[in-house]
Amino acid sequence: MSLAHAILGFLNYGPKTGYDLKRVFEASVSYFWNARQSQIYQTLPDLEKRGWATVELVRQDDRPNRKEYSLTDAGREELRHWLGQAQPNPPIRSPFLVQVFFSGELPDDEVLAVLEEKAQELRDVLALFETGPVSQPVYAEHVPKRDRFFWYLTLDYGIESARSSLRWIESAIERIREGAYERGIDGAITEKETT
Amino acid sequence: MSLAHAILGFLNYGPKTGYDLKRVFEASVSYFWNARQSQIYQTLPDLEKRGWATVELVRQDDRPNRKEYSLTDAGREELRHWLGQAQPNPPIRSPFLVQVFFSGELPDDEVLAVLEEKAQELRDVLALFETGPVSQPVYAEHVPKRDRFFWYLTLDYGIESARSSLRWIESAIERIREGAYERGIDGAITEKETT
DNA sequence: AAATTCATGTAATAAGTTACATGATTCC
DNA sequence: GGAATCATGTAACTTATTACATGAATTT
Repeated sequence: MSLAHAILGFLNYGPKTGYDLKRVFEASVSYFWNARQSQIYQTLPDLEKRGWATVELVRQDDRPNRKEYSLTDAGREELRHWLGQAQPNPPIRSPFLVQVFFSGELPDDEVLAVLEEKAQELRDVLALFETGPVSQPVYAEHVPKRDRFFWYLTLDYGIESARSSLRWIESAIERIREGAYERGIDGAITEKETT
Repeated sequence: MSLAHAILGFLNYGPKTGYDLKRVFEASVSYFWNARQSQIYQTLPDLEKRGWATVELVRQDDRPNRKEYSLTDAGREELRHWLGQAQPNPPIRSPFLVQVFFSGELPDDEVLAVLEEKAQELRDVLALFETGPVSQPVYAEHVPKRDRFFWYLTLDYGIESARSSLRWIESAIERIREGAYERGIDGAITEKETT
């Protein structure tokens, strides 16, 4: 259950409500971890039960009351422990790759349409990464330089992996247009690095 | 529910039992889609209910009886329809990137240990891709060249994305060793392509 | 007047994991 | 003798999604 740990990570920057957390997820880690509002609200009482956070009701007159969750020492310890252990990779599930895998069943034009659509998606994602809110994170102030460094590392990962996927799709499209599959598997395999 | 569609894709190469399917998943698409035995057995009756497959009991004396599922015309049609539509991206959930994101909380040596472990994992995956069973798929014979082309395309994707991730991790390790985070965010960002 | 923001939650369902259960044959 | 292969399934649980429900204040 790493959603709980992601929440601990954010609470470490200061007390937050379920509502705050939802916004903060969206503004920062949403491209590699996002959570539904309902899931966040379901997880918060659990953090309290485990002793990782405490709740405080903050009364407001003009707006709905807030329930602020704060990280406890036990919570911070749990976070550090979790961060220090390489997390196992969850099984990847890519419907898109399943689709490509079985695309022998489709005529060229239909496969190409799907690939073009995916390529465009990736270009849009890249444009967002380079200009959008993710590249100018303002969702927390007075954050140490070192913390920001790691934030940007993940952004960098997102950019690099999107670029890599796009290169792959574009080359796949080209190979299909050339009719590479008629020449056997060689047409599908990228040359190995000649080192 | 794309597990159902992945199964349809395999049934399209001939009738299979739950047991066959489990092996075939492992030997081919496991690095981008894998399913537990229990999940496959839970899904199969559903395919039948939807009219996408039929079952036939094959009695065996020396071994347990087999329940062979065959694709129906409706099933093939469903498969083609699914293949022709670009599938929406499921939300990515990467505990590893969450971990990196919050790694400001950890001292250098602990972060580096986690990154090194992940780098080694990627090197192992790459070695497997290049020599292992995935690169010599024998799990189906008499498969058209064009089908194999798409199989190899997905393998190629796996190799390229593993290489891309490894490059990223190695450069991250280097930047941390150099103390790049002291110089602000510039140390974390890959130079933009100078075009 | 309508939409958005702020703020909380619950219920039903779907998808996936873990663990259990059985039993013959064949390979080491 | 023990492990692996062949072959089926079910039950309990966890995780995540979809959809519903409420309501004041502010912005368009």
